[in-house]
Amino acid sequence: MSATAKSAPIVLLRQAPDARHAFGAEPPVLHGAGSEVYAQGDRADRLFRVEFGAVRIHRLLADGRRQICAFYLPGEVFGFEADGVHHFFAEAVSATGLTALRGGAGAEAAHDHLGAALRSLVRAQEHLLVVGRQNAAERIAAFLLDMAERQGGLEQFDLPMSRSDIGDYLGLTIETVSRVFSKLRAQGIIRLLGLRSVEVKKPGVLRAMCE
Amino acid sequence: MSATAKSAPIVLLRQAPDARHAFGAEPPVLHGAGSEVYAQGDRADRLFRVEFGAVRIHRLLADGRRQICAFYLPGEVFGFEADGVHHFFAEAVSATGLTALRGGAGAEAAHDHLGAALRSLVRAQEHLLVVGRQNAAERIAAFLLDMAERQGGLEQFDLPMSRSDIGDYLGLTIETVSRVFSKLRAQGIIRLLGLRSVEVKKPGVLRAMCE
DNA sequence: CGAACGCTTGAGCAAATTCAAGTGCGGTGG
DNA sequence: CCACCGCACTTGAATTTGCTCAAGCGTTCG
Repeated sequence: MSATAKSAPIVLLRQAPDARHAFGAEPPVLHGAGSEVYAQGDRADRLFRVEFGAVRIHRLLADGRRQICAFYLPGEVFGFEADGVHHFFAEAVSATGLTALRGGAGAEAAHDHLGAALRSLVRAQEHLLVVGRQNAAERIAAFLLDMAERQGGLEQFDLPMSRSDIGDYLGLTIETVSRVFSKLRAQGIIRLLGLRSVEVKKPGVLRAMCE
Repeated sequence: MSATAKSAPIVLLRQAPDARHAFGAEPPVLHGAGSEVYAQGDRADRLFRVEFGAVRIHRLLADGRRQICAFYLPGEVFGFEADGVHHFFAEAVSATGLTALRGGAGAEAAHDHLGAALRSLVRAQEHLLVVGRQNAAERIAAFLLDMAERQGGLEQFDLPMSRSDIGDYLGLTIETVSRVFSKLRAQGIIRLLGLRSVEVKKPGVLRAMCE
């Protein structure tokens, strides 16, 4: 679908900004926009924490249709899979720094692993409700609120991903995404401060849209 | 939406048929069709294994729209949640026997818990692809193949749930579900041996439909 | 300056939903 | 045993929503 430049990851020169996480730290790695973090079928032997940027987890159908199952934003952990093999693709949405966490054998590591996996599971199931049962406007509203909340809850925040990514996340075409954005803007519910930056003027209205 | 008789669970008189699972076994509990296993907001302090019957995990929107996130069939484990609180409802689809597994502190229990959670996560994400990017016929095809595979891979198997449940699982109306079933039957791809029993005559065609 | 890319907007169309009757099966009671 | 009732499912017709196709806009980059 969208052409993605696959560049090799580059080890960042600076060290990890901090070591809040419990298990073994490796140096953060920079992934350019569109570069692949792992592919479906790859061995899954470690987790990643997003330091900056964003990651998309997705899968393709034979004819090119794509579903993005999840976005991971700074501070969030991804990379777990059953069977020790990845069932999805992970790509950097924009220039992204990742810290690899060795999924070691320690009980503490396993506990962190479990917590992160459970959070992802709840998120995936809630997303299923949005995609399965909400209309286009409701999906966009839920998406904007989620993005705002995950970036500190401020009324103004970034959308690191393209309209195409948003569409593939919400099960919509980019035209529909664009039309809903335009309508929300026309109604004064949001303001677009550039293509990748939004200000929510009426969060209450957005919240009401999601029921 | 669908009226569900909420009956209190009844402890089965006979003992668990076996104790294959690693952690503490309690006696199996019978839940009548439609009865609630747990509600959104309940404390999540243990896992359940389905012994017979089936369970649906779902959530409702304010106006009654429902999304079933997952079905659990015999042998499968459910009940994990982040934060120690359930984010969804669990109900018996039909008369169902459940074994409660205490989610103890043991490393072995944690490991089993993690494995079950990861399988559910992969399943939820794959379901997201179906609901987000496939049309009605493709969704039903994927559903039938999944059900067949999880019941031993035979060409003939049961659908423990109603058309309404299937619709709410796949993000379709019951009318659309019914129409697709009729079309598949008319094309000789499946045969309906009663409302809740199916025979797949052309699994290859079904598989091709999912791409 | 021109090309390319991502986004927006419009018009027509197709798929699935909504609304509205039917149909058939299982269970109950006469 | 059979008739009736209720419920889940099926089928049809009209409507709506979002998609497809197509054109235009604005920014960025060579």
